[in-house]
Amino acid sequence: MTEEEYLAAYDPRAFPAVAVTVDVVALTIRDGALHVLLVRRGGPPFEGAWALPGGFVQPDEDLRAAAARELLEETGVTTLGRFHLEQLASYGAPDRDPRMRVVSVAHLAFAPDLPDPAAGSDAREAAWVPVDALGLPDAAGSRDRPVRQRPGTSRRLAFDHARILADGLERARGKLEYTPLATRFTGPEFTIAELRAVYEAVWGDSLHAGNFHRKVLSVPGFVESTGATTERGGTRGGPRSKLYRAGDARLLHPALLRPSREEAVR
Amino acid sequence: MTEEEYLAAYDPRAFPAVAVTVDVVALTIRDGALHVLLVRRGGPPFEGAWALPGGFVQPDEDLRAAAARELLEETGVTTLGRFHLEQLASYGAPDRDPRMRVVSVAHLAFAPDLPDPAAGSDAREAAWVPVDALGLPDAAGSRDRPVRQRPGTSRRLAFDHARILADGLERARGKLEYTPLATRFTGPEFTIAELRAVYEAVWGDSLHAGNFHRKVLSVPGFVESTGATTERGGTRGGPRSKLYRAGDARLLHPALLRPSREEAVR
DNA sequence: ATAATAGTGTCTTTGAGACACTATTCG
DNA sequence: CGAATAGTGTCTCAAAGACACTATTAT
Repeated sequence: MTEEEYLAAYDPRAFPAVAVTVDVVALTIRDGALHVLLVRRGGPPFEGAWALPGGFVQPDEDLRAAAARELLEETGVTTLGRFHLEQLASYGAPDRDPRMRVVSVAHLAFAPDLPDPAAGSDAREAAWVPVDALGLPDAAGSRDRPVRQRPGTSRRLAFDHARILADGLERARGKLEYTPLATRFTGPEFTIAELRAVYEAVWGDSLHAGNFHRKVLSVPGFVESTGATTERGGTRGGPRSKLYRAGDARLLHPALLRPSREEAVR
Repeated sequence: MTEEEYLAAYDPRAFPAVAVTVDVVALTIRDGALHVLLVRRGGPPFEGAWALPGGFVQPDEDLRAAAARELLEETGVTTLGRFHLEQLASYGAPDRDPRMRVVSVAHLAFAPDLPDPAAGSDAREAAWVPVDALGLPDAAGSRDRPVRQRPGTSRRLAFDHARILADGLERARGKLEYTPLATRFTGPEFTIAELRAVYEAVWGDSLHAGNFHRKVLSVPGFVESTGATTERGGTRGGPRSKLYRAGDARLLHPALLRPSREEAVR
């Protein structure tokens, strides 16, 4: 690339047509299982397949704003509220979209448990789908639970969205280790057991309740007590739990490390 | 309409004109100090300012391939060899380039100590510049050392490259904690002291030589002995060091954590 | 000789995890 | 009552870091 070519940039049409989109890996926890927000494709390519919500970045629209717009549109929520939204990575293999060159800037979102998205005006069907039902390669969470496929659900995600989802899951697992973002999956007040359920759903591993409890309370700024307790004990018995809200820590120190990842080291 | 008909009828120009570029934060260690590869801009905007090497993604070119091409062009090296190259993040603020909408997919590279880049055929001046000389906000490495500004060097990087560089530095600091990538800054064989110098340059902190030594050898797969030793001791005395090469670990377990980041937690 | 460095030994403190145990609440 | 759960106590082991020390080499 010579300087002259670079200066020719004044003419936007001098460059190969590239479309820039955002895609969102939005995760939530339902009934103790990790779910991802998907939309059913209404036209080719990959007609009828599930895909991550996403779309073109509009002129004068920031990448994050575009991702937030897509996320809110498909969830039917009006503001980001307690959502967590961060950039994940960009995907630009030349053949990833058969129509044209598309570079997608993927984002990762954590959402509290939400009602099912209403079928929007854009006629796109959106749904929270259990991650385990998608049969991802290397999905750590799919070891224990049996994979239940929803009727009419093709397991193959459109485009390279299976890879994007896998990358998002891995990022999410890591983020829970050293940030307090697990609290973004819960309501504003939560019990330690609810927080533990978040970790177990995302990591796909069961954790020792007692040690987890002590560990969470020992990390400065992770959670702070509200002073209140739940109205009732658990559905199968047990004392009422104390309630907590997110503290002011942005990083967990020391971190909550996932159980033995020895096998992932080499 | 069949899939083929649909694709044939598809008009790529229906989308807003966006240019996609790659920029590279290439880091190396020279004389114990962290350096970044920069190019001097030869025309407006930001004429005469330093910028990260980068350029447009070519048709049918993968994002990583584009970043590798830019990296090799400006370093004057022919193959990636022992370079480390990973995607960093994408930057797409609507006004980040005054000419048009540009989304840049930034990459992060670690390089061993290389000769100065020859002024290439493209007449762009490229140089390894000490990171401390750039006066970045929140540059952890700039606390101890005095900032020496090179003659004729504007400290302000072009576009949003200061932010990209800052993000790259933070990523690099974190990567050294839990991956063996520090070895990518050295030659194929290195001493523990050389490895420690890498950590000290990137983290901008001095480490305890004895504890570092024991820690590195205790992490499985981080380094493996070559059996050889250096020909001479250090320039100011001391015994000869044993030589090591990179081991087969992809993650360090347990990790080498940076000294007390308590202040960064809230 | 002096100073600097490579590498090792040892002690203290922190934290992770296993296990046990009590108190509370639901069915 | 019996089972499940919240929360705490305690013990063991791994690891981080401070400090000390020896051996080796350059000047």
